[in-house]
Amino acid sequence: MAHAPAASDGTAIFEQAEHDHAHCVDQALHVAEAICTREGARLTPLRRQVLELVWRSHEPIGAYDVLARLQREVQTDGTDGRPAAPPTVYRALDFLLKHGLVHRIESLNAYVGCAHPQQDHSGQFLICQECGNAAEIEDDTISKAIRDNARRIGFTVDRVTVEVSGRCPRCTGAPHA
Amino acid sequence: MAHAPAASDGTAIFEQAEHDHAHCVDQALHVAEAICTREGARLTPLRRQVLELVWRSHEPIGAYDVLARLQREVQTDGTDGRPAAPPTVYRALDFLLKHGLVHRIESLNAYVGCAHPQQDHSGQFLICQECGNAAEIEDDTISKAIRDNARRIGFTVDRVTVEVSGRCPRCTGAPHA
DNA sequence: TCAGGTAATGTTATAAAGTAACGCATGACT
DNA sequence: AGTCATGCGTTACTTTATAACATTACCTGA
Repeated sequence: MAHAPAASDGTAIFEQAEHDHAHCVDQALHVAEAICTREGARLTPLRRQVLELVWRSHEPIGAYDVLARLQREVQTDGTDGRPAAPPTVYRALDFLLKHGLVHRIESLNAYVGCAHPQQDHSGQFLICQECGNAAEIEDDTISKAIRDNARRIGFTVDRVTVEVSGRCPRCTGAPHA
Repeated sequence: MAHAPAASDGTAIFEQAEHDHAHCVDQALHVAEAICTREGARLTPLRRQVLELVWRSHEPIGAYDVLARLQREVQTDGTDGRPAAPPTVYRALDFLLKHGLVHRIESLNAYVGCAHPQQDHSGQFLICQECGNAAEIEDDTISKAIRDNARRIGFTVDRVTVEVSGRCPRCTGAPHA
């Protein structure tokens, strides 16, 4: 599923509904730290917390949902609940987007943790309409086909959005090759 | 460009900035009539007018812009200016979307007339960040790559969104092969 | 031709998503 | 210590979209 350990061949992407997600989150946070350090960017407590909230969600999460959870974070951990307002969240998300730590799903107005933050890429997503999960794939054939087409026309590519809605194998019950 | 006569090889898509767009619009409306008749759908005056407004715009147009123009349509033609409210426009757009007469560009929250309403397809778009034009392409290699990937994972595809932002050849000044 | 249903549109109100603008705080560098 | 940039708080607002209900238009069979 969305945040299963990266499997770039796509095979097991929608498989483990019940994996240890906390572990994924931790790992993602560590990688994020590393990336920010490398890039001289500041992963502040707030940004870190937003990233964590995005990752914790099993499905793409909207900015206002992040906001709501951010405000509730008092009880849970030590972080005192923030008196956050929308700009707070949007700024954090913008930061995370800029550094490739999250992706935005345009067709859902929602955000997901990036599964391969190491590489520079625009995400490609398979989004299940039933369970809501979004699997990030990275298919070179798709990317290449798009780049080729653009080049033929003389179009300079900046950002590529590929979002496929449908049913994941778990939800169709269909076996997959 | 966006509404140039369909060129599915993509070649001349961004070429004619100053073509006779009125002609495109007319043609699109005729085709739309035909399609609706064939499908037993009612292309009411309102829907027709919304479709026309979308087509008249050289760039993807937002629902609220359509609304504004709809309200101004008094002076222009005989159609008395409608006291339209948002739902009016959104309903018309939904109808047009359902029948494949327009596409929605998710990354812009905007709509464009469909260049090949005959065929069933989700659109693929090259969107110029400078001039705002959106060229609809239909590249089988891209579609196929996406379908193949989905099939491999066992994912049932419903709708595919491909949106490429960048610079069109006119705006880069770059020649194209 | 008119009763009754269905589809389309009008109308009001509100929800959801996103941003502008300004000011304070923090901490990084001189 | 001073100052400068960055991050965040806060207020207010814009833009985009929809829910819910009223009304009208249109079609169909008695």
